Amino acid sequence: MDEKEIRYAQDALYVLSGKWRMPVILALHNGLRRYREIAQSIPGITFSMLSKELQIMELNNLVLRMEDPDFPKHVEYKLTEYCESLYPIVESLVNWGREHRKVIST
Amino acid sequence: MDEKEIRYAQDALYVLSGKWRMPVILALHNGLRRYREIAQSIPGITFSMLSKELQIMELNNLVLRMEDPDFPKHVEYKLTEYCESLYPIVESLVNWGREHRKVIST
DNA sequence: CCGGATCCAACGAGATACTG
DNA sequence: CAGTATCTCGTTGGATCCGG
Repeated sequence: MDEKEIRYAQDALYVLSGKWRMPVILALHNGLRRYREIAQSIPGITFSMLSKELQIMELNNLVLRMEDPDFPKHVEYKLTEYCESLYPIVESLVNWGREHRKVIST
Repeated sequence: MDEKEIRYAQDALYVLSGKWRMPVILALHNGLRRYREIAQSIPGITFSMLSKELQIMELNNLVLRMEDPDFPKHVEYKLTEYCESLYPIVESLVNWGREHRKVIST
């Protein structure tokens, strides 16, 4: 491991970090597509926060935004396949975090 | 994946995030043990920052601090085996981050 | 030599009000 | 319905000074 690889790791961490990143990914992963639906499924999030999250995620190719040209206010979001390439990492984070709770609580 | 698992993942992210966490882990991984050595191997870090990092990491059982009772100011640090359980995650972060650079730069 | 304490700056998060 | 703009605030990161 060298300094360049550290920067790669930090880039990846940046993509996953932040208070709402994981909850938004979960909501989309669970099949929610509409803005309002997504917001309501995440306790505590505001429209403002969700708006910012989706913009950043779109820039990072994690999310696809699709607006129906015939019904201009009908918008749907979905995770990209690229975002799904994160799942193995997320899973290993979950497993490590579960064990970590036990270690810290002792 | 549910909300509880998201919290586990966020706990794990918390352990790995922050500007200096990964560089410090790397320095220790590379065999550096003395406070001054570690600080000098990480460009840009201050003693103050390193001090805080090591304290937090010790609390999370990532680092072991050993003070020689005969030479009170001779202190050595090393990663715990527990910290090494993070390596698979770090490696997958590095690999994903490397690919991500290519995706974003296009 | 190995830090702790204190104070300041930068950034991310949130509340609120407003728009097409 | 689906957002955006702005402002405030708390947290994290950093500089500097001080002490065992």
